[in-house]
Amino acid sequence: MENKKPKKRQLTSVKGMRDIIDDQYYQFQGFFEKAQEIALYYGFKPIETPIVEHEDVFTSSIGIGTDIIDKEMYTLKTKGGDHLALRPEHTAGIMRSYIENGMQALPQPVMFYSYGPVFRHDNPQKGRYRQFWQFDMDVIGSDKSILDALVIKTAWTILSEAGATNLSVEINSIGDKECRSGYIKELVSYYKKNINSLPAIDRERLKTNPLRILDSKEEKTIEINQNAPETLSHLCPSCKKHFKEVLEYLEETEIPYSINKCLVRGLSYYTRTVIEIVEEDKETGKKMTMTAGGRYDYLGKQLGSKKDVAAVGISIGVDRIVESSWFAKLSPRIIKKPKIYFIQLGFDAKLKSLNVIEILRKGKIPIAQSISKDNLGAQLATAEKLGMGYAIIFGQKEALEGSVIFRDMSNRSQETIKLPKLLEYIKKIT
RNA sequence: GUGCCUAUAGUGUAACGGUUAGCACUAGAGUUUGUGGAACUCUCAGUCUGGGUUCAAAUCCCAGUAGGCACCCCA
Repeated sequence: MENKKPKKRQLTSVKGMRDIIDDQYYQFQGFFEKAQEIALYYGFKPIETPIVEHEDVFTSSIGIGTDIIDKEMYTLKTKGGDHLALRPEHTAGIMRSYIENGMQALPQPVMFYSYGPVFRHDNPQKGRYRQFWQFDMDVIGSDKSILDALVIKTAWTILSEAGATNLSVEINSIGDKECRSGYIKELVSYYKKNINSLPAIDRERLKTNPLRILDSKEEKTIEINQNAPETLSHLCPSCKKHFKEVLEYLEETEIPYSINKCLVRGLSYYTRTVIEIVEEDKETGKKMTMTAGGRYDYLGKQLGSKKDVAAVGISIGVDRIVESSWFAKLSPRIIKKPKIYFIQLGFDAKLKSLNVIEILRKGKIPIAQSISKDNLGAQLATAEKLGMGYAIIFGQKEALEGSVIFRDMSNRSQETIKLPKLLEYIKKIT
């Protein structure tokens, strides 16, 4: 083996992907725990689908012609020749699982929550990464309007419990196959009438995805959109009824909503209800979308179900929440922050120190330590630096007689405790 | 994919195109015989990568890469 390395290259994480360490990790876990708990109360059950799926699962559901598929999906070809993709969202995989596992046979609807990393190959910026985390909820197997409201309410509750205080729901309906095609025709002809004042970028969209012109940020287009035909006034009677019911449920739960006539979704599987929950920053007034979702009654069939499978779902962007100034810093329940610092001194003590730590572990007493050090002063100084309330000092003498010194860092008082009495003593003191 | 800004030890910073790239913190080792935020000594460690201009580049130019911000899009 020739070692002809010209220069060693610094290995780094992949662009847009990052390490999540210590406190930040706990914040993610804390959020997930809280979100799960709330989802369980509302009747959701857990599901975890693979991070990698056949590429078709996403191309046939999210839709070719959307940016997510055309530009942002991580695809790979295996040595066996399979075309796979890292999931860019949770919903398609969950629907695939529903169909594959014959969940139509279960009492409907089935309600799932799922969380974990998803991947999109996009340029990173604030609150946006190539690997990011979503908490996702889906209600599959029913088209009842109360389920739209349920999903919104659950997501709303999760965001509130995570510390958000300026939330609002933006909602719209984009109709179903009965009414949508007629509406789109009318919309397209409206834009064609105004084609001369339409910015180039939106002329392009007219060909690929005319609905998206509605939420264009071009000034000219916003002006034109003032008089564009509205999706709501073109809904067929059943869609209209469905939408009206959803709003009634929201009113009853006292969730403030506003109808956003220009709200459309980038994914092509959506039907009827589309939703975003936004948080407005108190200082800057900037609105940040924390959560988005909607109804997707045709997705099941696109993924190979023989019958239509009505469903509604919502995804919460966790990275943005955890990074927000208002985030409640939920910490996971399993984590106990150590209050006691373990100090050992001398060879015999060092030998036995792992046994003492194990006694404490069995008694569910978390500790911090630096057993690699020898010097008492240095260890005490570290305990002080870490803000520990107590120290256990285990020295030569203590090792011989099977005891420890228990020291209160605040007033420097200390007491010698026999090892068998230690747990009892600590529980009394702390 | 596009545009603008940025890049010096682990972190924060300094160096008119001209000595051996300086300082602080952090980290590690040690000293003070088993009791506190300390002191002292020592050590590790840097100009993102690749080209170019120049007698001379951390410094100027180009490209790449990464980061930030915005756009596209989206959570």
